[in-house]
Amino acid sequence: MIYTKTGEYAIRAILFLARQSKENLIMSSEIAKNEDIPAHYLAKILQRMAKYGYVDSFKGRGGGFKITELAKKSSILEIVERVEGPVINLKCVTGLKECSDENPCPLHDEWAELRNRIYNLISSKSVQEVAEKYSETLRKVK
Amino acid sequence: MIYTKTGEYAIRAILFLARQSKENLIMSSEIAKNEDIPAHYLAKILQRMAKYGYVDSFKGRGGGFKITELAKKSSILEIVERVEGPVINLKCVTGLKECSDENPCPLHDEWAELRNRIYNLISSKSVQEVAEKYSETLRKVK
DNA sequence: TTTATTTAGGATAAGCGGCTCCCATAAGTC
DNA sequence: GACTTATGGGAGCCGCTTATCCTAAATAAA
Repeated sequence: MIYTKTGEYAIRAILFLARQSKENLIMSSEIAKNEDIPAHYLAKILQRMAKYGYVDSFKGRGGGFKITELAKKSSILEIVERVEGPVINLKCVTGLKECSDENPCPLHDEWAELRNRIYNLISSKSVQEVAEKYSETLRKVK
Repeated sequence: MIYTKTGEYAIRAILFLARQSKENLIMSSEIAKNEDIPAHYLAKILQRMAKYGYVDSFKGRGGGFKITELAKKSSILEIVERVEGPVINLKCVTGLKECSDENPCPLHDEWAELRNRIYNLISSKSVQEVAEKYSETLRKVK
């Protein structure tokens, strides 16, 4: 995986929230159940996301989380990087010491291209776009 | 990184050995120094690679390691996978629960293509090919 | 208003695996 | 026998993951 479980959980949670009908509050435990994420760990991740403004949280009976406009506009990469720090390791696939743009190892250029495309894949689309596309797919299957 | 440090060290060591003139024994400590790898850890990795037949080891004064024909013919991926287990996590970038070929998430197809290309990049060329290409590059720079 | 309930917030600790180092041992060479 | 090098076990560290427990806040019910 390109990012760690923490990042994966964050994405799954935010995409889950993005698919909910507007203004609907979802409990942390409900997300955990639906997405198969350890409840306590998810609670922490949601906490962090609340701090960064990606979700709004409401306590008390009937409380829960909902996605913010900021998160909807953000890319998957942005959110993951805030939650777990830098994501894509920029070193070349061979890990060779001397490898750089001026002094490329045999796989350097090809790897650089792939790296950029991965980067693009997870940074060019907004969470909302991805979520909408995903909902469509789910609808078709049903 | 796609694989862990252990795998990276293994590759750097095997490519270092592949660049040596024939029948030349290299001590573990020498590889460690040249490639900036923790000496004791590298020793362990070399041990494992010796077991798998990727390097031959010789004890005593003048001893050390040399690459085997098997390793020369093997791909980077093969070696790394033996040393550290399965490498590329096949899950999709979003990590969505329901994502599969029949029921793809929005990024599934694009990610699958990239994943295949990465796979190809590190599995299609033999260690020897990569090492030779690398030696050329080094020669040009000097 | 008081109490109970429900929910998030936050600290802490345990588990695990990758990484690193140290030390004793075995197997060679001189 | 002395030395050199790989082998192998084991301890410790660190970061990611997970679970536990307590507190604070908000709401509902009385």
